[in-house]
Amino acid sequence: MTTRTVDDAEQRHREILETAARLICARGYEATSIQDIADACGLTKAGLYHHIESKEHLLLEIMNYGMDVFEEQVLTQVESIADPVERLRTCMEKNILLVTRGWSKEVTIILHEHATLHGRARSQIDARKKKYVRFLEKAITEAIKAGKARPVNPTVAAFAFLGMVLWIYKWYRKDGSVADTAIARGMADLFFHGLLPVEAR
Amino acid sequence: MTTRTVDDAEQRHREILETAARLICARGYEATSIQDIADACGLTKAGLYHHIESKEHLLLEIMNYGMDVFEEQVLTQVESIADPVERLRTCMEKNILLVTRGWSKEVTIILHEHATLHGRARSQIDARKKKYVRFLEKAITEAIKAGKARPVNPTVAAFAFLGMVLWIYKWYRKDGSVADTAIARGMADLFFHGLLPVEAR
DNA sequence: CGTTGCATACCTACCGGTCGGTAGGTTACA
DNA sequence: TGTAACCTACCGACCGGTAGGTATGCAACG
Repeated sequence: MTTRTVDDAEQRHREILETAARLICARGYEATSIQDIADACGLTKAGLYHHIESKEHLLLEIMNYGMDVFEEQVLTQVESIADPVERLRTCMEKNILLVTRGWSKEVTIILHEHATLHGRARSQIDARKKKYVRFLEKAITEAIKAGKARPVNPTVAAFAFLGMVLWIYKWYRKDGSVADTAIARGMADLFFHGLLPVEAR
Repeated sequence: MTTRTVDDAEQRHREILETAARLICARGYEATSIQDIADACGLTKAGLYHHIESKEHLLLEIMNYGMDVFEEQVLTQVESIADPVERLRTCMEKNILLVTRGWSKEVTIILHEHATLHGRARSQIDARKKKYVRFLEKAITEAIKAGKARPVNPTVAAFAFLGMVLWIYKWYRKDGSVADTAIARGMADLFFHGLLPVEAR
């Protein structure tokens, strides 16, 4: 059946993306050669080029795949939560675990290689990222309007949220002293309540 | 005079570091060739190698220089502040401006190329970074003990601080909608007071 | 049922160019 | 006369990418 072979081809393609993502995540995009990726896939360089268009387009595919995973695991899981504060809290938790668990090396690549793509490919990924920023800004604005948040600048608050959450990829180690669930709880606590006690206001 | 020529040599060396840092900051370490750097310095490749030991050692020198700048502009400026909360607040402000003003491309390179160095060079830079984390943890612990901060996990709070501050290099643009002074004020406000109003506790 | 036709998935062999790095010479100045 | 600061010319390895060939398997046709 035609569908069967198409599915096979798609799965093979995803396997290649995941293998490439593993290497690129570990060594960086520029430091990973097409030869390295081909070897890891059990292919020759020319064989790999049967499946990909170019090195840069491969990176674009990896990033789009990563954004798919992120949207599926985080955004769509929380956007239906009615209370904006609860929406932000759950979003932060899910996003932190997406980073720390390392299920998707593609996500880490999106975080690290933020200026590697050029031209249309770059714009496309940037647009998908911007959607997330807008989502956060909207939730924060909504919370402020409902009197559930202080009147802060939503853009600054959104990037504070993102900084706390996404910087984690640079320092978190599975065998570190703080468990990722504790990080998720602690970060959310800090984001919502701040460092200072109530009486210090 | 010997001192004079030594000074000249040192200044030339720093010029080369700064030129290299400009390129590496813009294109990334792996994507910047020794040839590119030599051209930008008005030298041939071999001429450049008269001044540097190797490409990786050049990166190490750039990062050490960046850490010098950071310590001079931020750490030593605030470590004498008696009140731990005020120390943290001033530190955050100075660090944010160090990133946004872009005076030192070396600092941005330290932030981005966090896993590019290997071996001893990597350990050396990591140790200097760790000193900053310890400084923040100590200030937070001090604030907690003085009853000036809630009893949060100091490590998590330190990395929340760092995430908010250092992630900025990925998104801030001079011609953006938010001024860097507003970012500094807003981030500090959020870090200390949180998103929620007092009555929501 | 056998043959033909054609696409997919891979291969070998190679392209021009660039990589980081160096040997060994020249120039200018103290 | 020595030395720092450069140069030309070159090294072997590797870069991303491709031209052109081959093995395999399936589908249509006689």
